[in-house]
Amino acid sequence: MSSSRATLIQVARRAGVSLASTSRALHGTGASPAMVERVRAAAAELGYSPDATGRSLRMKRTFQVAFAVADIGNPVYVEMLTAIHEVLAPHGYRVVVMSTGQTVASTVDLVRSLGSGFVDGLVVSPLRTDDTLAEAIRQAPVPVVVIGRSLDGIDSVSTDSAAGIGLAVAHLLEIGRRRIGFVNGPLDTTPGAARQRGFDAATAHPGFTGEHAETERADDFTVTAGLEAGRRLLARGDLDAVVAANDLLAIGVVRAAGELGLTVPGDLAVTGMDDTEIGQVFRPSLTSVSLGSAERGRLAARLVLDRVGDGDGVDPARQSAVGPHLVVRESTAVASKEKSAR
Amino acid sequence: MSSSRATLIQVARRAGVSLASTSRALHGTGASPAMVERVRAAAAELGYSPDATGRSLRMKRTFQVAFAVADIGNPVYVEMLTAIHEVLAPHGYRVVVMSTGQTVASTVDLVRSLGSGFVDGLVVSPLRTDDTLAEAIRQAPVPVVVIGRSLDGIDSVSTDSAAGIGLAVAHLLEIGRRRIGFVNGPLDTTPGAARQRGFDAATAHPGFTGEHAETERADDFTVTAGLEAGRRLLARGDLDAVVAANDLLAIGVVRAAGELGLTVPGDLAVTGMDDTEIGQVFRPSLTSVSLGSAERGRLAARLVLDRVGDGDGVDPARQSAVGPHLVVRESTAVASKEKSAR
DNA sequence: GTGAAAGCGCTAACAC
DNA sequence: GTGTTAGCGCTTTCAC
Repeated sequence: MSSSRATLIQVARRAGVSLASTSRALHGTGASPAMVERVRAAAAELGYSPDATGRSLRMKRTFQVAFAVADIGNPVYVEMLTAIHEVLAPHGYRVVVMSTGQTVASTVDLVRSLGSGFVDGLVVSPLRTDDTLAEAIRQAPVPVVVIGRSLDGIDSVSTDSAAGIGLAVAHLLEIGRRRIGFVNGPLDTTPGAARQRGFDAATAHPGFTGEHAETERADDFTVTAGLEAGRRLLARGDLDAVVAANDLLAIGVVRAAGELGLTVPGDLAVTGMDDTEIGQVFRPSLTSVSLGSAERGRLAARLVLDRVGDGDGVDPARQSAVGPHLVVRESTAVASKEKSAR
Repeated sequence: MSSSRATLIQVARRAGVSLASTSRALHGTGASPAMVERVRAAAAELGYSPDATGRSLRMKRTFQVAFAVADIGNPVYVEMLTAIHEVLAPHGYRVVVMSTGQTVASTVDLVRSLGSGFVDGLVVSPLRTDDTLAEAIRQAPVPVVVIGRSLDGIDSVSTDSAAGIGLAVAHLLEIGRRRIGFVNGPLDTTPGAARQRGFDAATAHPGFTGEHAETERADDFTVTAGLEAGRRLLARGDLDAVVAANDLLAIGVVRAAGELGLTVPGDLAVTGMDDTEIGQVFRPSLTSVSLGSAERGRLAARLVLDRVGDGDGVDPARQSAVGPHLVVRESTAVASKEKSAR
């Protein structure tokens, strides 16, 4: 650390011109070349760099955007954060990481805290949503973009994870599996509810050529919870495939299968969701439904960027969506039970 | 979004008291109970929330701390970020995520940009360091804590990854391995250089009971680079163990071994470093040297918190350290070549 | 094209 | 204990 920094007024004095001219010269707005030259020199000599706080107070813009999720350690959210940062940084925006907490109430608090004006906008991906949260977001003093679920009058980036589960079920039927289990996470979360709908729809559909379908619910979207739920599910019935609601649960299911001496994909085919790196690296590598985490992050960042720019409140809410797609890997490979060494 | 927010002056008018009293009442500093009551009511009616920018300008504190790394997607940095956030948030500090870029020059730019005063402090974990960066950090207008390498006159949290590699080598010798390879990342990075030193020291040490030791260098600390380096290393010689400079490289090495029909740990024992979740989930689960990523994040956050609090520049630089420790898992299990199903 | 001056919202002297 | 006032650093009218 060192002595306190130079201010604009000092640069002005040093250059022997007015404060206003100094500001203009530094911004290149309506100043003569001579003036610009003079001010630049003075600024350089003093090692001047503009104060973000003074600027923010005057302009009523912080050049900051918040990204809030329940668990920033989750690979899906990390991908979103990275993508958001990549979009915003080149536009001069900083990214502030915040936590929604686990409950709707804490998420509402987070949204209300935007009233303190420390960011120009928010990208949030709430695990749980209700009317109070939707209303809080509509009343928020800065633009908010929701990743996860489209809500009336709110900018959002959604994906169809129900259809994604449908993709997984269809794939399993296609490779000849008939007795399909589903390991879901908590039903009171947005993704949990959607994925359950997807599984129920896919297996109740007239086109469902399977013989059996049943669900087991894990306490959380983690490997450990998936292992436990997988044990319960596999103990109950004679299945030849399991759809898991995300990659971590899928890994848990593969483990549970291993405990029973079942091979994957030989005895049991397993699919995940989110197409995470951890699923790609896992052996057997996971067939997974990509929900385009990075892409959703990018889109959300662009939406919020449009709003914070200037013309805000004019355009109606925009609902954006990213389609799911299946990535087939070893965990549902149709080949023989003997996995080739590649 | 809605109408613009209430200011302190409006609360003051509403309560029929002065601006100063309003501020004091809201902060609970030297105001009568009656005053507090009155002001609170007025604030509530107006839905007042204090403006962070005005506050920051006046107090010369932003209540923000930056965390900067080259790649926020790296699991190690994610753990640090999570830990830092957990320490700072309860103290009312927000965390701003920034990028150091890949080069020393871009990191220096980042440090210089702190002159804009948008954060009260910085926690940075640079991949590469030199004197210009060290000097820039010493001159920085806000407290900086470095995670990774201790530098003169700079607060830092380091770990001894060289000793960590020593732990891995010792473990391999202990389980009877004698011909040991090392897959390192780029040597011009702080971790790459340290880990090479560690391997060279461990294998040159008089206590080294092995017969052979050789190094192959990967282009990057990733799975793909590890796969390629692993292929080169295994093609060259007859090894019974490989030490990898991090978990991702280790996964690449296990893959390369698989391609050659080598079993892990039967034919080849493999160790990683960083003790990441991905290494724990991988099959075979990775024996890994933990460098306490979360703990380093926590310590760094506490250091920066001490500095931003108040008394700054008084205390000398503090060098803090977290010791490495080995976590043994399947990839070096001594048992038979047949891996038990648990 | 340049300068003078107002004022963003807040806290902290300083008087009373 | 309360009120008055200055001023943090900046951008932007407004006059010239």
